[in-house]
Amino acid sequence: MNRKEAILEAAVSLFAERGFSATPTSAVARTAGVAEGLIFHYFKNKKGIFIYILQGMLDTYINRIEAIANRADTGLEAIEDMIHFHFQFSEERSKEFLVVIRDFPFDLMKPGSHAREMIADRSAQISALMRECLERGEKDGSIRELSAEKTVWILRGMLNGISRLKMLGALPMPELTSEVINFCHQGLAKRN
Amino acid sequence: MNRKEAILEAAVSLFAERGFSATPTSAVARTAGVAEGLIFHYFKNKKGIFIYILQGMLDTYINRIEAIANRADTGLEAIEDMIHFHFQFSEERSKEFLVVIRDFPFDLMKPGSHAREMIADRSAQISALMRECLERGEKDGSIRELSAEKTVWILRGMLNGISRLKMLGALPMPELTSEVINFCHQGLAKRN
Amino acid sequence: MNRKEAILEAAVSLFAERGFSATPTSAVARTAGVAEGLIFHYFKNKKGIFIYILQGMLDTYINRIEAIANRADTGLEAIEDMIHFHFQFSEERSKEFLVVIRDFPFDLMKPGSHAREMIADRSAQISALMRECLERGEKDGSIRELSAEKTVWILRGMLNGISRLKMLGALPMPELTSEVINFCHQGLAKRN
Amino acid sequence: MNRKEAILEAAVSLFAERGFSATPTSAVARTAGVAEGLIFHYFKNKKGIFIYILQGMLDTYINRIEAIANRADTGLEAIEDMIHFHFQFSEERSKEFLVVIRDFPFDLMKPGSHAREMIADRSAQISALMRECLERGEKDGSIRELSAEKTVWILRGMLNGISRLKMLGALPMPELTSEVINFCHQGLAKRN
DNA sequence: GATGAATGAGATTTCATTCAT
DNA sequence: GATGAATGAAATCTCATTCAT
Repeated sequence: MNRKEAILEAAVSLFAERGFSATPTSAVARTAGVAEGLIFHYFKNKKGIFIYILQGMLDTYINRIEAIANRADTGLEAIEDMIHFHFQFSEERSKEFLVVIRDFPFDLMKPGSHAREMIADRSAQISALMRECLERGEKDGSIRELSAEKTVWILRGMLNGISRLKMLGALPMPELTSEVINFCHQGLAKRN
Repeated sequence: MNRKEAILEAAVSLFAERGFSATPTSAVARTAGVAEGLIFHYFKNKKGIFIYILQGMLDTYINRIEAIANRADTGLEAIEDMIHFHFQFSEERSKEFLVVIRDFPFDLMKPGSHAREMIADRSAQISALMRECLERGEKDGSIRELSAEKTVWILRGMLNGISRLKMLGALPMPELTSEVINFCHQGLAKRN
Repeated sequence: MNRKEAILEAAVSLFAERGFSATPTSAVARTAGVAEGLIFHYFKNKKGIFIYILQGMLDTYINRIEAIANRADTGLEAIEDMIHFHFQFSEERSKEFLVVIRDFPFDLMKPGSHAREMIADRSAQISALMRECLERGEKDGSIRELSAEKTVWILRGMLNGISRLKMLGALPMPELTSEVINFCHQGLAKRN
Repeated sequence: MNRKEAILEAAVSLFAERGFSATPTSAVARTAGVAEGLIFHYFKNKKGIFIYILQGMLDTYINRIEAIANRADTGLEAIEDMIHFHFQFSEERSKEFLVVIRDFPFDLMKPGSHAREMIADRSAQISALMRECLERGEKDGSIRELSAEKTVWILRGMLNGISRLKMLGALPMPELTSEVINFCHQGLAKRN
């Protein structure tokens, strides 16, 4: 494992455990076994670590839901598979997911920042993929007529919101996946 | 306006504008026109301001959805009215709402803290109210058979998640309310 | 002695000894016997200390040369007295003078800064006072015809330049005052 | 252009623009298109670049005023030509001149350092050349009786001081050369 | 000669909080 | 209740310099 990876691994663990802003860069360096300066050599900023993690997550997320969209037989099935994947992914990569969804520093979004563009770009890709599935579903008859554009945001808001409640420890039950899929199925499916 | 209110008003404005952790207590004091020490006299510490705002929001929220539940003719209608209220409330009190939903400092939830209990208590009340509506809907035939307990969290996750996307400026459209109500209607309603 | 003065005194001594940028604020605080934070409470910046010292020096300098101008019998005498005062002042307040003339951080002059305006204002006052003396000398016959505006800058450049060489330890002789006065007398006086 | 020259060129530009201490070696390397380590290979340390530039300037300066001294008909003329040259040189090589005169790091002069000796040596040469001209002027009747040793420092202080004010942007007029020559002519010339 | 990853000391600054008045 | 001077811990980040390759 090279040093950059060591820093990343240490950062994810510590951020997940104590929170992003409660973790000093000195702790990251110590845990990774490198000099503190090296963090800034590779990531420029403390925030740079966060952005790097975030970008990796988003890119993987996009690749995976793209594959799902291609594989599914109908638009509705694609959406349902995506929901399934979302929660599975949040388990698989729970530490990164926790960090990203809980500690997102909103000032990352300040206009003109490089990070904002990166995020906006990835977000647009996700929205586009989901939207295509919804429209495909409308055509193939699996999904009722609706505003695809708006529905995308309902779904994304729902998935993120539920994940957030989970990460914050608000949910009393361990699993909500099939219930969510069912709820969305009802919400989206075309009636005959 | 007394000094406590002045502090609160200044805090809400500044937190909304710059974020909770990016706003020093000195700025709050300056804006409120009081000495910095007075903040600690009234609120014990900085987080105390946040908790005070949060508690006020939650109590109002609970009162309002309780009234809605009582007024509605069916369980489904109650839920729909609650959704409507949620987004209306997020506009009405947009600054407080923004602060609470965006800047929630997750270490507020550390086990054993007073704040955690306060929040858990209010959260339980909200869940209970929504659950009652769902169960009432199952009985009055407006809502299909479902797990009320789980559905509560789906709804809450969705509302919070969508509001969060809105506050972060991710939503390209101004209004999603009726679409959300429609989506939930489809997701919850009983078919004949 | 109050704490602000203690900080100032410590700063002047240390800056004079080691140089402005080679003196950490921690050393200033330690020497002054106060908490490091107090420096920033009073002066906002490390540079704030420098500016405060500089402003004090400039204001005293202006007051003194104004008094000299009023007291002198002729324009030429006024200028000569000013030169005399300049070197005397650089001895009297040698530590502050050293700091100000040697360590002047040129980025203080970045356009739009508050410090730049303060300095420009004081500098204009000094120039105006010297210029009036030169013009008065032209009228009263003690000074030859010359460009008062340009001559001001020659004199100021000379005084500052010589002081600077002195502070940097370049001068092999202790005293240059009377030679400078003589040189300027020759350079300025009207011949009959 | 070889790499050493590339480093030098980049350094002069950046130092002139941002100041010596505000320019990191990394920026110099990047601008020069070389690896950062190479700077230390050629110049030993950051100050080494400054010293190299300074030495080049001083040596050229000395050669030129030596030629001027040899060419001039009288001592006074030599001094006047030197003044003329000084300001012309400060325009010709304005970037290096700016760097050297504005950013001179006074700790270069710490006792025993190699740089101090180099500078002291060059400074002595300049002083000697000017002194010879003054003494020659006294003999050839172009210059009044005066202390040549002290007058050298008055002239050097004046030239450096005026150049410094110019570089710092304090001078409101572009040209002072002929006024300075005239002033010095009056200050030095013998009366009949 | 040339690279650039790696170091690590150190500096400024911020800020919640306390407490004497 | 009200003030604001004073604290001091802590955190991010910079940067000259080294050295293995």
